[in-house]
Amino acid sequence: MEAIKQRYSKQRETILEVVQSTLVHPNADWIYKETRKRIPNISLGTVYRNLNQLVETGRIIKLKDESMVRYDGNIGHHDHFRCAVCGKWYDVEMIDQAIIKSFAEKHDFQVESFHLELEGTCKSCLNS
Amino acid sequence: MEAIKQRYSKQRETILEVVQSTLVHPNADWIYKETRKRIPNISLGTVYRNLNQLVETGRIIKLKDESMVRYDGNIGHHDHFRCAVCGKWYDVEMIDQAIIKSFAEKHDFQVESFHLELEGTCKSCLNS
DNA sequence: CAAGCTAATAGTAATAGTTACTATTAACTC
DNA sequence: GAGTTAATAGTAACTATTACTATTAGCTTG
Repeated sequence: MEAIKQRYSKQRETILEVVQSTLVHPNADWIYKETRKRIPNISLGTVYRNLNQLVETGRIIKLKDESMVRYDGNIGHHDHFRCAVCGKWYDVEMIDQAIIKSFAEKHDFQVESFHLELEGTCKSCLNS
Repeated sequence: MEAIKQRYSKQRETILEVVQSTLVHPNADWIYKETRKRIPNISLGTVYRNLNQLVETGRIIKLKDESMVRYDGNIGHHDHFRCAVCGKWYDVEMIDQAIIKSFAEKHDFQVESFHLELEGTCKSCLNS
């Protein structure tokens, strides 16, 4: 069980920058298209491979959308709200560690991570 | 915007019974195999179509696992704990309506549903 | 700082879960 | 019972993701 050697790669750093530069919670294809603006011949496989690595090393977060995976460059803890009308994902704050702690004590489960997802209608869709 | 006419079908009722009869939070393939024990020539497409309809009419719940969709026949509100070791999903109780209400008031979002997913190690995997 | 090792890449093929299509069957209406 | 059309079985197609392979390029070490 030794640490995986990880070399620097322009592709990986660019992908990370792309994910960190947006609030849209993009999927792999969006990230691919965006990264291609900077590295025109980057391969889609490279994008997927690096996104997985970035998740494994904790530099980005993985979200499950309807039929695909989305990514979030905001790795501080937060929850998500998905607007069912416009499909946008919002970062929100809601659950704190205290709630989780009391849960872990009640059950005999060891909680490593948790994710709250809310769905409904966002402010701007309510006003239109 | 009129209600969709929905005819009775043995296939759909059997699929519903299968989902309601288990706690394993099965995916489409499991449900297909299980339903085939009762209707040997049922088609996989029929299973998918009916699962989607059952979700739309609120008779079952849809969960997003790593790479596929899982279903839950328990439609009362509850949260989910996924064991990262054995992959099992557990129904748990944690969030109540009060937490959500205070959230909806803080932001100007209208919350229609929410889902808390915890991940970690379950009791039986901790003891082995 | 050049040689060697191998992680990472581009490009492509393959896979898995799911949806779409089509001719046929079977619930419901009158 | 005849007509209408939702639902079906079987199959093809689609989409997101992963696997494969020859080549490229970081990093290490002498």
